[in-house]
Amino acid sequence: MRAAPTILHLDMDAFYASVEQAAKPSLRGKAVIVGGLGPRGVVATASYEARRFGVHSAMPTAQARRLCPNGAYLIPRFTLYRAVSDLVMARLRALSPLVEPLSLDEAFVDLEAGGAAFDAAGARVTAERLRADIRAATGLSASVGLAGSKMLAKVASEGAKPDGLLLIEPGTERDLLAPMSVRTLPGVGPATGEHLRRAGITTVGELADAGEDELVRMTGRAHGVALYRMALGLDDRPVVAERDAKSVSVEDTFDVDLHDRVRIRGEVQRLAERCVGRLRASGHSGRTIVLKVRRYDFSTLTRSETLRGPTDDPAVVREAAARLLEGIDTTGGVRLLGVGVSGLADYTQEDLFAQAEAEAAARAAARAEAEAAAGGRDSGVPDSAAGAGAGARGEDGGDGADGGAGAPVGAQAAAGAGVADAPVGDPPQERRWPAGTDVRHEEYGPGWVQGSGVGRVTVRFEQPGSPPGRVRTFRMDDPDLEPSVPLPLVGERDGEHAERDGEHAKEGTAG
DNA sequence: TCTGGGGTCCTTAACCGT
DNA sequence: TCTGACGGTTAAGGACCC
Repeated sequence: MRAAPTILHLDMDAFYASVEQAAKPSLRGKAVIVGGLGPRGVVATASYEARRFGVHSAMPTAQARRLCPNGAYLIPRFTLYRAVSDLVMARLRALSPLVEPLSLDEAFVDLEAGGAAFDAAGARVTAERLRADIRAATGLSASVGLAGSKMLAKVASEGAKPDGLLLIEPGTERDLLAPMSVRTLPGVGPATGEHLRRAGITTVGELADAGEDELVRMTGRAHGVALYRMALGLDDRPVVAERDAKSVSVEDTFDVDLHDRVRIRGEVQRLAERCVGRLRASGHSGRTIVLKVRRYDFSTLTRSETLRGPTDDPAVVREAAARLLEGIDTTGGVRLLGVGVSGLADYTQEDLFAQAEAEAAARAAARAEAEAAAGGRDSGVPDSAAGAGAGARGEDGGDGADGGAGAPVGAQAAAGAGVADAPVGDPPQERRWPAGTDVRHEEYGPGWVQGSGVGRVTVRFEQPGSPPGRVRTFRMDDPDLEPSVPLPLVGERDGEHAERDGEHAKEGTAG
């Protein structure tokens, strides 16, 4: 019994970079790199033009700049990507109720469940129409894989890129997979790949020949079984529409390692606040607080603490995070800090009151107990620390705040600011203009920041529907220049029909 | 100028209770 | 009462994904 190829995997091509190219006409056909622009940034997405220089995602931005010095380097604008993603996902949901988003730019769709296709021919027609639809609604190209299972559909869309469609006919999958690298299988990353390679296994065919027992022995129970099944092309995981979040976390990598313990504590408090903000926004509370510390040498520690019940009280999370930090040695410096909450529960108002009370009571009890037991237990607490001469070298400026990814431009500003002991009396605020920021000029209209430095900011005046625009330079404090919100990729005029009803627009522009 | 940020899942070990 | 098997929970770390 073999399944019809009605599982669809959709993958938007070089998504973030393509959105930026659509939004900024002068970048079309050019190398565009979206990612962190700070000294420790990495590439999130590179346009196909940039990939030709060897630039790829997860590569340090500094290295990308060496390979592709003339590329356009932009910070990610998640609000815009999410808006575009919503348009795409809406198209998918019009095909079937069973849509499983994997990220902003990827999703599985069970076409059969939605009655959108029951066989290979139908699936092809539906998929081509979908691609045309997405292009009409967003101006972007998508690649689609069709197969009888999720795993194969994903392999197919990978093979279809860019801007293509690939259907794996039932019955051909084993032969198709056999010569492929083990790394093409989802779940086989650098570590497992290397592990297998040392055992002489580099292709999927060799994986299948190794046998289940051998793979389990090499990679562990769960992984081994899954690997063996995938190697045979077997995968019966269903497409699941809603999956609830299991954890919420925030983390920051600092441009310069943090040494000052006071500063570190302060950052942890900030992160805890941000984390709770997210937690609440998602309508959850959580029971386990996790602190993450990446040290100067990239070694990563996590410490966690499970409360008696779920909370979404910032004070509770802050205190837990602070306690966890006290158990960690940060001498040598810290490059990243993170705070997370897991063990999520649905948020309800009553719970919160009860929870806050219970928590307060528990803390009071714990304190009382500790006091009673005074002197006893742990001698290990290094509350000395002072010896390190923290005061000596005043943590030179440094600051992080590379304009935190999703935040609306400008909202940030205050964040880093600090000379170590800044007594919170804000310094005169300087506007920041990270590359890629949307702006509007009183006289010249909408544009985007191409670059800034030494008191100047360079803006290119163009927008999604326009021809490539002109560049002008202004003083950073030019009052006529202000940050603005992203404009829709497909303008009201030519896009509204595609936006409102799900009707497929005619132009294919099939390339 | 080495190596982001937000997740998921798995493994191992310790510990607790039955 | 001691011992062992076993399951559940917690904690820590790692691999992987986009």
